[in-house]
Amino acid sequence: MRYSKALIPTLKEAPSDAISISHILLMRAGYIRRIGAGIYSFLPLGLKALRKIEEVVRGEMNQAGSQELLLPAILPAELFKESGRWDKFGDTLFRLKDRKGGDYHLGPTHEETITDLARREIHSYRELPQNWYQVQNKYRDEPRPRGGLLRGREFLMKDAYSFDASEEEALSSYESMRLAYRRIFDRLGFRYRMVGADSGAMGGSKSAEFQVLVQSGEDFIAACDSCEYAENIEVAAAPRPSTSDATASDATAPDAQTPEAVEEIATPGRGSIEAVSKFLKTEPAKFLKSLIYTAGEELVMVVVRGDHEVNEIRLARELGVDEVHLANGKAVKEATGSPIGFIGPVGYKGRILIDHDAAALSEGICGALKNDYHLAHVVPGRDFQAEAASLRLVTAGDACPKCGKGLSIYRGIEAGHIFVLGTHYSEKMNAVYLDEAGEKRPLVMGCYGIGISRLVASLVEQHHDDSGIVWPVAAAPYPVHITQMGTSDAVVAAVAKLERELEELGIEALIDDRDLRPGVKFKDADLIGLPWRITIGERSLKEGQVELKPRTEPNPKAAQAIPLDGAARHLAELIAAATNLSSLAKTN
RNA sequence: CGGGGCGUAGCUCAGUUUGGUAGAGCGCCUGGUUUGGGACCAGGAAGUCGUCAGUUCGAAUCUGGCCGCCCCGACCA
Repeated sequence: MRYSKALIPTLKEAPSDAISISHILLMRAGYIRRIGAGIYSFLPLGLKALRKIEEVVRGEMNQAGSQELLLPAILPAELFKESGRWDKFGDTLFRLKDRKGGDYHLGPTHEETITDLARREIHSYRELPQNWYQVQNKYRDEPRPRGGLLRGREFLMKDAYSFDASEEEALSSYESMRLAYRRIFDRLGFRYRMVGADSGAMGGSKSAEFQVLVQSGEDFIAACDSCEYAENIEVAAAPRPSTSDATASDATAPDAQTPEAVEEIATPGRGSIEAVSKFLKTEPAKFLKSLIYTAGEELVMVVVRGDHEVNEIRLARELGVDEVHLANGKAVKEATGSPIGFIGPVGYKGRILIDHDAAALSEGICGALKNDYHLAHVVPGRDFQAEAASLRLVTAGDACPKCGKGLSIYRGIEAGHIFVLGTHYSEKMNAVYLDEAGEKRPLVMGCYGIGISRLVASLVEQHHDDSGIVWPVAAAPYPVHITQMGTSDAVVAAVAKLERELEELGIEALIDDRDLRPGVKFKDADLIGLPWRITIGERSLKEGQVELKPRTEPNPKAAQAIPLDGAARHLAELIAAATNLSSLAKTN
């Protein structure tokens, strides 16, 4: 591709509405343009990158035995009404009416559509298993689109669905998808973790998220650096405190073994753990932090250690409800007779849950249920009764549940998610097959998604430097960027020669033949981020040489002189080596 | 949906407080000088000031409605 003919509108300055690094760089390098909130056009380079990623995904899906099909993006309401999601999806669903007033919507995901296909076309156990996928735009009216391609209202997704005769076979389908996903993320050059996730809402029995690790990620992941354990912090269970932990946290307290009687302390105007701990010159870990949550109709008090945070997902599960919310000040006052900041479990009449770590404290400080007062020497079990459970968020340094080493907390972008769905949809939609005995059984389903357009942005989040994008080979729009220096006959001829030779090897190159100053062209090359740059100019061409610089080389001046003759073959070898490396990495 | 902010040239922004008829840098066009890391000189084109209504002799500027966008939160297969 000749740059002089290409649509690559690079920008010196980023549009002010772009905040995330991938959004800024994809805009500046001329890959995408915004059309509306969460809606983007892909310009030629952006589409190239998208297609590269798509092809990696497609290749691995095919390899894993999944068959590609294409479902519609616009869907009649009936199927979602059948599954109950017409209502459940709420405002997130883009709804429309046809000229006759019939209800339609844009597909946010395609479980219903595929289940409908399956119930029509699969009749016998002899036809199982099946695994179908598509690459299709999805539409969700997100409450808050953000980060450019990271969370759009229109986005490209690869979604696959498996159909099996039994739960065991479904697990084997799931396993083959898990391996395919690992290969996909490895080949694309991601730093990622496969993490256990909250699959409860989908009615699934097993699920894993593929989280791309970046600082800007929206999700928090508890992961072990010594073993493969990783879980979304939403579901990660904090380790049960051992006795040694309890004494360790009390190490600074003299005579902690013989707790005194409860003592009331005036703490005027100090309604936060921070304020009270400063006031009493003690640490937050010695507090029994009490919070009132609403869980459906019920109000419950939750007690965690002062330095811990409540894991609301685990709390909701413990209580058997979909979600919990912190009660507002009015409700707290009504329930406890005390303002927020001074509530505590001692003397509280309602239901109390306590986190294991808080319960393990030999004594603690908590609100007195009375404005401007706290209680000291409160002993869980002696001064109040509560149901103990694991209710706190895991923190860095907590013990890994698998190997016992310290956990780290990472931020991640959920780029892929695989589920065993079970019979949730097949039962609702009567998608059944006949087994060997002639009995009707619901299909056991799995679903497997990868956000393709999100992968583009995620890669940029992970692979960039101060000058621009640094594409891994597998996703780069072109592997080679040729910078033509000047327009002398010799240079023009050398560029044409290399172009021809690369073409013969099936290697596409972006050739910057624009009549611009070198600095401009180098800046654009860095911004665009193709893996290898070849500079062809009079200077080295006199010796029959061109200059080669990998984009990963941080020093802008560090280029390696290689002979023009054989340069194409040399590049071919570099590309092949890099491609093999990434595809061979960790394919367990 | 709650809180905050923004909307002026293709992009980044000034001008709004105190109303007087629109500016800069970058980009773009023309000519010239330049040419190995975002050159320089000269000239030029380009804006319904988001939109509608109101106040006023006069509105980018004041008032109200609407629309759009961004950020934080809530929410999120």
